[in-house]
Amino acid sequence: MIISLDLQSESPLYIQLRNKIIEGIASKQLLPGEALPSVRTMAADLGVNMHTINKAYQLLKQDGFIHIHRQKGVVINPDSMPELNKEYLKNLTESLQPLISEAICRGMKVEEFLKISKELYHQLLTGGDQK
Amino acid sequence: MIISLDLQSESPLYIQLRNKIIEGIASKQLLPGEALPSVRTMAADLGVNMHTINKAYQLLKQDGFIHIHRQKGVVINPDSMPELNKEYLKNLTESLQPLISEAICRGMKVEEFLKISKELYHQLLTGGDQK
DNA sequence: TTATCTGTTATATTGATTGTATAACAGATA
DNA sequence: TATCTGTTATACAATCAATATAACAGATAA
Repeated sequence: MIISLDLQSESPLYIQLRNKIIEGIASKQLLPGEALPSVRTMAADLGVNMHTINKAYQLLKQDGFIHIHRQKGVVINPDSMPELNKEYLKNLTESLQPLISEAICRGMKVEEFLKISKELYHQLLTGGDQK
Repeated sequence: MIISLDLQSESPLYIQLRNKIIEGIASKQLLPGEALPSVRTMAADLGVNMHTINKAYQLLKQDGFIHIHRQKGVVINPDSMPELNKEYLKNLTESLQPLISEAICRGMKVEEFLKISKELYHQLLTGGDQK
């Protein structure tokens, strides 16, 4: 899976990386049990510092998306994915709230918002069908 | 309209304020032409610095949500709201992408995601019907 | 006229976040 | 033994978030 970071983006590099990997899992470009590059390799590939990669990996580990073995390396969680628990749902709602509020202000109808979300959902599921 | 900020939140105060005002417009708690407190008054009300308020107002002005007259003060844009233009739609998509990706990973079906969005949309429209 | 209100601008300071740069460590493996 | 893992510790620079004062121009109300 090819990953690139946007150095011009306002969102931090380690957040971008976290999201790209989650996106990879969602689209099955990254499969359960699949190995990820070591922090040093990934850092070299992306042209950023090792600690930036480590920060992203720690976030993913904390939520249960990946497993980290001190010697074996990093793999996509082979057994399960994090749950749809209350904390996550609260977080999701709080993230959606400002997006939907602004959409309403700009005159977007609920059907239009749902259409965009639905299309995005299916698009992410297949991920453009790249390897 | 009552506004409160969360000092513990990871999102900046001026972003929180921006979002609260947009939420107020969406729910019609803030109406076109309605005046907002001056930067100093709002700062005193919320217990934060004047410049924090000013930063939020500048963002809102830049997008066209409010008008600022150097002497008259700040009012909700009486004539129109910002459009559903390409730039905004691109921005919306980029914001939704990581949320939907994570939802997919956690096993949320598209129907469930759309249901949450739809309910949130209508909930924000009425805003709990407070003044 | 004077005092007070508006947004605006400038400057300085503090603290946290982001990202980089090195270095070292323990354990497994080739 | 050399090399690879993740981990940890420091240090540093740049940026961001937020505060603290202060001053200004213009409008308005006393």
